[in-house]
Amino acid sequence: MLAKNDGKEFSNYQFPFLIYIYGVDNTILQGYIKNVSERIPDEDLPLLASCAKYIHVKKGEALVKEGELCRSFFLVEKGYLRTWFNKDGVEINLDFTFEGQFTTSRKSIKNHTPSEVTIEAGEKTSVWIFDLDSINNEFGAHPQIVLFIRRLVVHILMMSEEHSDLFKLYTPTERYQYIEKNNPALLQRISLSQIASYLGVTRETLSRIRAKNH
Amino acid sequence: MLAKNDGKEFSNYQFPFLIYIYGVDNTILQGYIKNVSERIPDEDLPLLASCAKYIHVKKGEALVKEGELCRSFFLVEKGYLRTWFNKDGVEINLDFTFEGQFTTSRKSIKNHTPSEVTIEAGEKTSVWIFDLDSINNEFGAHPQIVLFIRRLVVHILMMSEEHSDLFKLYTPTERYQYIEKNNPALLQRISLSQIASYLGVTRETLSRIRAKNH
DNA sequence: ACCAACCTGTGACAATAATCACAATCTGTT
DNA sequence: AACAGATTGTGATTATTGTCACAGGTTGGT
Repeated sequence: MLAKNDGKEFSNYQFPFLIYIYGVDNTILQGYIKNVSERIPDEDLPLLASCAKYIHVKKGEALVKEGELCRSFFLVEKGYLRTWFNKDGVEINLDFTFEGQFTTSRKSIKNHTPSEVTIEAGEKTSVWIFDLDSINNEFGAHPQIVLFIRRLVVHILMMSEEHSDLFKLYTPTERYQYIEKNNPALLQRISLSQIASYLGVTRETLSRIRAKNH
Repeated sequence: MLAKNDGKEFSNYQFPFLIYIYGVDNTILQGYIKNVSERIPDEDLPLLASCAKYIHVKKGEALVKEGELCRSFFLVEKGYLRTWFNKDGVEINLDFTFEGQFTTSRKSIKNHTPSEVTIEAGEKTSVWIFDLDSINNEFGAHPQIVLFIRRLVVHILMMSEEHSDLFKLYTPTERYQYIEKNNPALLQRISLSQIASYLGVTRETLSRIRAKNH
């Protein structure tokens, strides 16, 4: 049975490290859902919010592991998630997901293939999980939910394009300046070493870029 | 009025260089549409195919220009389309779209903003155009079409992710080898100079990568 | 066949980034 | 306050890529 987020039911969700929160403020969640698309009618928001399960994840614990199938979308309520790829034993950061943002293992969820990436908590993190299988079981008949999931996929893919363009069009220094301007919170919350691979440079190079930028 | 592709009607589509073809073989088009998603029912294919207008584009002519709004999806029947970004006066190739593949200006069509990219024919090219405004006017009531367009957006975005990953994870040499293995047709049909910016290197560097690879 | 325009290969050199090594600084705990 | 462990800054050196210049080859049109 799926938690209804009304404080009256438990979830039997499989992760071993879940901590269930009662009476969480749902209006914030509904606002985050609304951000996915202006075109979601306000009257659908309570139903969509009820699809999500709220969990706590400790720093370093994974929501998706490399090689495992991913069937969920994750919405960060507090803290942040770090998505990384294992290249020859080295972790390459592909994404940081902060409060109010959605993420998932895009290829895994689309193609039903093992995830190539790991998604883990970068600090103590609270997450809303939209699990496709649970939703299908419980809410399969609701067209609003099916439509929301489609919009969510497009939303997440468009967001990730933004970061991709950085690599195709800009030099490492220009990438840093772009983040400085458009996502300064990232620079404040993530360590230089972690940001380096996210920008496609070594930590030494990023340190020097930062030094030249005053 | 929209051409019905049955050879009985003309389109008044606005591009000045259109050549209308009558009695084009629709089964190939339907096959391309089916490639977007296995889940499209076969009985919907004739309707979806009827949304498309068939045009010819001469080499170098643009279907989407930087600064213009893009409201269409393009499916290449023959030839290829080249999508490029103007960086400080230099053309950076972002995408090559070959027979059976779809493309569009993703950000423009999603956000209703001027296109940042230009999409033009790399050689004499035949294209099926799915124009959103025409489709809305003529077929707005058909839920199969609305669903197809959503699937098409996801399909195109997922394809473009493939190319983005090249930049985030691999060196220029590794990118070349990836293309060699996974898209050898591209290397045969596109000139070295054009491929260079697509791989994020200068033409001299790509020439040397190719030389070392035998 | 000829020519002009374009494309490709390659050398010399400059600029940029990676690698290695280590010092300095920061952080959290006791 | 003192310490250990992690993070960051920086110099020296190497490797990679870009820039500039030009030679040779290819292509398409008359």
